[in-house]
Amino acid sequence: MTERLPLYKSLANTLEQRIYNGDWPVGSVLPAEADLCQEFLSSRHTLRHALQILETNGLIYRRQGAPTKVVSRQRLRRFTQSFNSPIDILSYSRDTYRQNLVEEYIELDQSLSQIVGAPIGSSWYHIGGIRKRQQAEEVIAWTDIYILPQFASLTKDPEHTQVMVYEQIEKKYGARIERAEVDVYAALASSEIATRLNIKPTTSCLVIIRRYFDDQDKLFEVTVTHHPESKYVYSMEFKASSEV
Amino acid sequence: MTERLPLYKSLANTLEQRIYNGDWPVGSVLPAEADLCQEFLSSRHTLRHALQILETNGLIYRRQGAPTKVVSRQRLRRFTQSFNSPIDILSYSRDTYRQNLVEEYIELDQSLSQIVGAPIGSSWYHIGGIRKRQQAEEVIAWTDIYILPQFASLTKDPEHTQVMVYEQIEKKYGARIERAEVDVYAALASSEIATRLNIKPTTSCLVIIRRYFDDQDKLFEVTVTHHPESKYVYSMEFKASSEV
DNA sequence: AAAACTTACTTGTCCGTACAACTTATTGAA
DNA sequence: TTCAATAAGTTGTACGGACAAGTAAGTTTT
Repeated sequence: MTERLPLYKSLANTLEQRIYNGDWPVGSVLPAEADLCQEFLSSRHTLRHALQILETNGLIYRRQGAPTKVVSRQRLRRFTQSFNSPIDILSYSRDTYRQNLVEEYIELDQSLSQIVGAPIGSSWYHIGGIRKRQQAEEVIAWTDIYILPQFASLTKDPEHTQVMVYEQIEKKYGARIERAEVDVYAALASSEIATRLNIKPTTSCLVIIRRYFDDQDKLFEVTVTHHPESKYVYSMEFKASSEV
Repeated sequence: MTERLPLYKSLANTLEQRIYNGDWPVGSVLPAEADLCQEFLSSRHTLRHALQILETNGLIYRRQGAPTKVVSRQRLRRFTQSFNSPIDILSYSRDTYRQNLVEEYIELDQSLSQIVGAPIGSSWYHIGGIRKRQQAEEVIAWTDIYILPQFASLTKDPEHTQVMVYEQIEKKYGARIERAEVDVYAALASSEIATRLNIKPTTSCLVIIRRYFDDQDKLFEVTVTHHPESKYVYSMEFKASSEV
């Protein structure tokens, strides 16, 4: 029953327990690796393996040259969504396509600045269009896409409307999504959107704002989608991830 | 500009590239570590560090004693959300509380069965209530909670309305959330909910359905929340997981 | 007082070796 | 043929050492 644990796992457990007990409170630093090796009579290699587990579990923070800090008393619970491409959750299923109706350079006014999440007056390229199901001619959404002006040329690509914009940016410019914010709320359709979607202005919409950041944490694309009521369900699945 | 990569990272990149190129197709096995060490003139330790990166990126599968298999041509892109408790995304901020108005045993009819995601006729304990902000007396949502009948007794706990229900289940019964489904859509308020929330029946709501599964993948709690329009924004952040 | 330099310390990278644990194919016995 | 034992090969764990790179505090210089 009690299977024998490898030393590095046993060390990891011991260290985790000690942190939990408060031997090293959050904010304090751990003894140097050399000292811990001496205490546990282990090689530095083995100890580092244990520390790495604590690090990926979010208990400690390590920086070359600086002592290791305790940043959490408990293991983080981490929920994961995995995909081969982020399309599955951050966007739509493949059987839809976009039809551009508006393309323009803009500068953000106050209200747009709040929505996009970028400073007032900053320049963006705006693409507005409707999204339809491939088969039926059913309109399922109005989409506003805001991208940095230097990416504007990608709309000239013939396959542009078939492929997600961030995929095109990634392919042409190499900017990879490193982080994404997603906001979801319900709101009334503006008169403009009501017209575009051919619905009553009193209809309410599911509004989804997605902000994409690159590896420098620079915002490079924002999409705002209005789904008329009950035409669309935004689904997600979270899994508790295993401990390395 | 071209910062010098550590050898193990450089090795990881090389191996990843080769797999992508098809030098080792998916389903085939990699040469033994010893052979790769010889080819790359690296220590086994360094090579293993590189392989570990490929493994956590889902490119290869390693098993003690057996050769390393290639399982994917491309890096999975994995987005994670981390929390100390799942409250942050799966639920509300701490400054709200729930006020129960309905408590009853029910059996699911057809429409409820669809919403809850459990068979017609199955038995659940239903708690209905409104959620308010701690400070103001502002009502921000109507919540229906469905839990397995054997958990019904937890509503007798005096602190019941302050704590999230799944936390109570976890504490009292040890059922940990292993997986969660979240569906979000916009819909009109039903007359009952409109009355409870004191809003016009024509108002639209943000509806969030959360289904919690335990480690046996058994559904044990479902919450359905109706947020009146513009009272609530559901926010999430996704991070591309680092390559360890 | 402020900036630049030096130094001690800590973590990161990389090498080497040895043995344990496990898988798989081969061999031998029933 | 079937099953068990053996052996070869592979990955996992653990030890050791050495130097590089980075941090932070103290010291010197400006």
